[in-house]
Amino acid sequence: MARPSSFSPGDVPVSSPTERTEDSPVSGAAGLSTGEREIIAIFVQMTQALGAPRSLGEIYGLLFATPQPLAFQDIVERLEMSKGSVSQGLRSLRSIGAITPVVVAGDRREFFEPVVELRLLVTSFLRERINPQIEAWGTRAKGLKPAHFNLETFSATDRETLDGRLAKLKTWRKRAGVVFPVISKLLG
Amino acid sequence: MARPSSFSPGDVPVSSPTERTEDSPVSGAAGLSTGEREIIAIFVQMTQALGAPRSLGEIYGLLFATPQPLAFQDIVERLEMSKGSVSQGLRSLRSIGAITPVVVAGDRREFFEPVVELRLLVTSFLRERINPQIEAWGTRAKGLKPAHFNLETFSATDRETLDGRLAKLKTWRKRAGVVFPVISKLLG
DNA sequence: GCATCAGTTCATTTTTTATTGAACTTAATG
DNA sequence: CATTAAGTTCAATAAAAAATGAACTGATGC
Repeated sequence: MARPSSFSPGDVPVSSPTERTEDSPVSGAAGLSTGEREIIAIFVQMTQALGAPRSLGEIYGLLFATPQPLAFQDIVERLEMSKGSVSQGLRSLRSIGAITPVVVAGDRREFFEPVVELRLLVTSFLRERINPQIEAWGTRAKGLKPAHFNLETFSATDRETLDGRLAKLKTWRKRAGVVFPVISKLLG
Repeated sequence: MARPSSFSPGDVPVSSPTERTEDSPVSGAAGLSTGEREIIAIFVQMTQALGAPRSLGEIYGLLFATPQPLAFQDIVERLEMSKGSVSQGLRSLRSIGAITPVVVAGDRREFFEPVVELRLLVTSFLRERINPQIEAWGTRAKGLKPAHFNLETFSATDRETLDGRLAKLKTWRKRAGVVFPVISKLLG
């Protein structure tokens, strides 16, 4: 019943946190406390809002709600999620800098801790996810020439409007470069 | 062949911008110029990155690429998109403040123009889409109590870690309130 | 008051995206 | 070196989202 595999790294004993029930309904998933479930729900809501798969929110939420670092297998069991999803979820979270691997001496497995500093989270998210988009976008915008439009159908005013818009499109990228560092600083 | 319905409001004549081909391959969609297609592609890429449906990007892109305001039916025809999608797309774009309706005297239809000021775009996006999320999130976080966790399984250190994290979760919302106005200001 | 135009709604279908699970590394262990 | 444990990969499936289109609403004009 109690998971035999470790839940916390090293030598921490702990009576399996899986077997309490009185303060939590424990409906769908595994034996999560109400607190754990609520934290997970918060992060699921966030990832959904960001257009990311809910599994990311669940994994990050569980890590956030758990003071001890967790190993791959712990996550699979507590969230009752497939190994495949957990594997991919952990990779994504790592790639956006939302979690950090923790090495535990004498344990083969890899453990994970959430990054809980808002500044770090946001900064690496901007760098890893948003910036590449903006770069790609800037490149495309740079290639735009009025000649690519059917200018013969344009009035003089139309032409001015178009020029103005193309110019705007090209400056947007620079602005991002100004704003991002400030955001990071403000969250520090 | 040439769409009979108006393309631009009022009295603007213009030889139908639908019938040129020499400078654009014109593959899948309607008779869009390369410039139009490229601008649309840029905005589609952006909306996808934001997790929004591509139809939003297409509609906004077309409006952005067109100096004259466009009416519902114009959009349906030029993008070869269903009325349903255009209707819902326009509603979403309006709700996030990305387009503005333009009234044309003597024309029953509603015309639309893109909002091209980055500051306005971002500000209303933050206000309409992000802020509500953050509010909801703050409310949930406020309800979290250590009592909702299985404290009996926690060491003293675990307990401190948890307290710290819950505290952090609760402050995140306030930080957003600080950062958002600054972003707006910086983009002005 | 009947027909048409302008647009919305929403059930259905299509498309996309996420999740699963079984087969497969790779590394440690006896 | 065979065995097991830890984790990854990826084709197949399930689930979610978006697009379609037909039926509808509500003006306008005739």
